[in-house]
Amino acid sequence: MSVSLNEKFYRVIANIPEGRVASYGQVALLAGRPRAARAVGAALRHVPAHLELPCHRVVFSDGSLCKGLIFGGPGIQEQLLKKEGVAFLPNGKVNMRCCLWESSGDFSR
DNA sequence: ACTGTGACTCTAA
DNA sequence: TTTAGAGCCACAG
Repeated sequence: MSVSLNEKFYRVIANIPEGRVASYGQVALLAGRPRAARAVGAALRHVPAHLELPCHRVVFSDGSLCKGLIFGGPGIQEQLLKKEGVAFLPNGKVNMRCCLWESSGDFSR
C-alpha cells in the first residue's frame, strides 16, 4: 500500500493513547522517517478538524507545546492534555518522563 | 526539477 | 540556563 507519509503521520498520531503524549520526532520515527519531525508539523498544520486527530498529544521533544498556533487558540492544547491526565511541570511543559507515549506498534509500513 | 515554507531537533557558545 | 545556528524531511507552487 502506497500512502503518503503525511497520511502515515496521521495514523501514528491517531494511535496515541489518552493521557499520553508523543514528540514530533517520535511520530516521525514510528512513521519510518526519524528525521521528518518538521514534516510532521507541517502536515498537522494542514490537518482537517473533522479527522478527530489528537494533535494536542503531539509536543516538542522537550515537552513544550507549540506557541499558540493550534486548533482553537493559545492554551487549548494544555487544557486538553491536563484534562486527559497528562502531568504538567511548573514550567508549563509536559512531564515527558511519565507521559511520553511508549509505542510498540508497526507504523513504518 | 527547483525553491520556499513549516506545529522540529540537535549541538555549540 | 538561554539563545543562536544549522540540518533534516515532505509537500505545494
